[in-house]
Amino acid sequence: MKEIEKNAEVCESDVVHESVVASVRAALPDEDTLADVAELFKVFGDSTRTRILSALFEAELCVCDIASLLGMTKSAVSHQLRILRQTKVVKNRKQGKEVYYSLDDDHISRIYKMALEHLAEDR
Amino acid sequence: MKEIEKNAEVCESDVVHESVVASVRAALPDEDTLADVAELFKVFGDSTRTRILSALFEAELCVCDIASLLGMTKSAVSHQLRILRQTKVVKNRKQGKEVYYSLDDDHISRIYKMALEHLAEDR
DNA sequence: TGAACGGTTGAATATCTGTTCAACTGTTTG
DNA sequence: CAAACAGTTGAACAGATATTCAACCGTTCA
Repeated sequence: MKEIEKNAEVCESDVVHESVVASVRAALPDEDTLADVAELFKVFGDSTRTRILSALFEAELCVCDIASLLGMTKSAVSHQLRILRQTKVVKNRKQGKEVYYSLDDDHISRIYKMALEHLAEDR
Repeated sequence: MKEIEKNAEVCESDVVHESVVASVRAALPDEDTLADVAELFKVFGDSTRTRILSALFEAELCVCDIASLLGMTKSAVSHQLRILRQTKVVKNRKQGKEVYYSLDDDHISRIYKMALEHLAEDR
């Protein structure tokens, strides 16, 4: 181990299974789509946001309701709601001083519920 | 604004919609389940991992193949594969010097594909 | 008009997370 | 056996991210 071991960035491609890799590469969705998938899942990948979402499955709620429900500050909740708003997962409606939030997208709800069912089966 | 504004941790609960909040609270899945949902989605919430997964949709691959496919070091790929292994998303099989990875769970595959379709519709 | 309240926002902080680097294990093969 | 290679691992580093804090905006209502 006296020599500096230079970890080549890519595998020296003699050994790789060329033909398989080539066909897989052709079948891969484009980078943008995959980045979007990751982006979408990242939104669900935080327990504060999953808690907010499962609350909104039940009813339309104002920020104060959610904060009280989760035992968090309105500020923290508002920050997370902004993320959910930007990714079009929730929508809001202003009435007087209060802002009411609800789920925006049925698709996303279905994906989310599917995961819940998946985990329920494992128990 | 001379007084120190103390942002109460929880909303002063006179204003909250008591009955709605109560019924929502009763309907919420327990904390552990929600944490697991977040955990599951977090795994998909990284584009390196989504790229690995969509590759494994097509074929069983060794680490070197994947590294070459993604243009990344074997080390980086291996670290991500460890996460996917620990969460039971992929399984591996050792043959000689090589370690072959494939998808472990059909459920998870379905959730993932659903998201891909969801995004495809938006385009 | 101004106090009170619901909600938002930006900056600061602490924590988490992905990649790199270097070293190491285990298997094959000359 | 020793070199070569596939793959793993832990520490270190850099970038991302969630929460807090303090200030602010807009609406209501006394």
